[in-house]
Amino acid sequence: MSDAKFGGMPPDTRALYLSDEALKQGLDLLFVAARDVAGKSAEVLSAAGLGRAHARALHFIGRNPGLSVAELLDFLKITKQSLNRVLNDLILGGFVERKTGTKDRRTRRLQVTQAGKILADAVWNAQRPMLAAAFRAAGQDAVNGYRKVLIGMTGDPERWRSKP
Amino acid sequence: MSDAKFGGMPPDTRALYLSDEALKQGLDLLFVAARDVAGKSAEVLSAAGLGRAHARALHFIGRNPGLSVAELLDFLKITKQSLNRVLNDLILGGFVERKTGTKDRRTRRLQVTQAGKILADAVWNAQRPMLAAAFRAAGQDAVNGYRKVLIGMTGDPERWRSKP
DNA sequence: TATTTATGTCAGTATGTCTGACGCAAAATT
DNA sequence: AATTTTGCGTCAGACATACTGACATAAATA
Repeated sequence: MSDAKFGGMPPDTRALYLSDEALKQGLDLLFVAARDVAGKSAEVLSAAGLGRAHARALHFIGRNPGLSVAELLDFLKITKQSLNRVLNDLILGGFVERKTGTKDRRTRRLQVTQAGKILADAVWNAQRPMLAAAFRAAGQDAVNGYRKVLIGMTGDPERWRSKP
Repeated sequence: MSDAKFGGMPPDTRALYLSDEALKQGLDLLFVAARDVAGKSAEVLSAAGLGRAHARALHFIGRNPGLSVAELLDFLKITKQSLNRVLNDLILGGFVERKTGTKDRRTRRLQVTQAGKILADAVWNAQRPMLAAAFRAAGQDAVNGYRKVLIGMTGDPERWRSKP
């Protein structure tokens, strides 16, 4: 009865790569990688008097110029009150611009300024080596697998991109 | 000169899967997956009056029965003061036990209690489907790639396990 | 014996997040 | 045209998580 513990599970759950241990290790890896890559950004931003929350917002605004506040909120999954404190810091610091939308004038379109781009690039330069080295060492096929698994967890990344 | 922007980079950086865009998308995926999987744990634990910090500690103690405080600190990468608040909450709640080590009586060996195991299992049951579905849908090869990439970012996961 | 190590604690602070309530302008609906 | 809804900003207060710095204790180690 070596497979008793798989009784209530879908048939191929007994595959080793779907065992609880394998899944939990996959979670550990995810946690540690996210922790470490966020840590890299903190090092750079603390010099500018900003924190990780600012890093995430700045990064995503940089990646989606002209996105709306609602789109940013949807990506970050925080409340607008939380975001606004972060956003105001970034705007006061001159890193982000908030412009009234043209099509729908209720919306605010966000984009990084020149200074914001420089800061975001500095953050990215601190993070990139970690990603790049891992991607390069693992190779294209492994990276495809990485993407496939994470997309399975999160859904299509295109969903998060701004639709201007 | 279509490859001007690759001038200062290692030779195969021009490979599409090593482009800045690909790396940044890899980062986005990592962030969103970590955010979502942590969110699952929060749903369960808030009912017990605990938060995400407790979830991480409980999870890792459960995975490494008898680990020392130092080992847990090394995994979580927080200060002992931060950890102690969390740990005391878990101990007060009856979810974790802290026992003086036998070999080195300065250390405290941590382990989950029966109630702690039940709680940790409840958290895991909330998180597992996300991981399991993604792993299953992606297939073994993709999961191997996922692991390979993340291990490249973080180092060998065995490093985090307790050594009793 | 003197020192170092592993841990726990007290006090104060910073950061990031939350809920709830309110206001406003623009768009959408009736 | 009047009304409702939407997208956003803000004030106020609160909680969770984490930090620094200082100090205490017991056990191991030199």
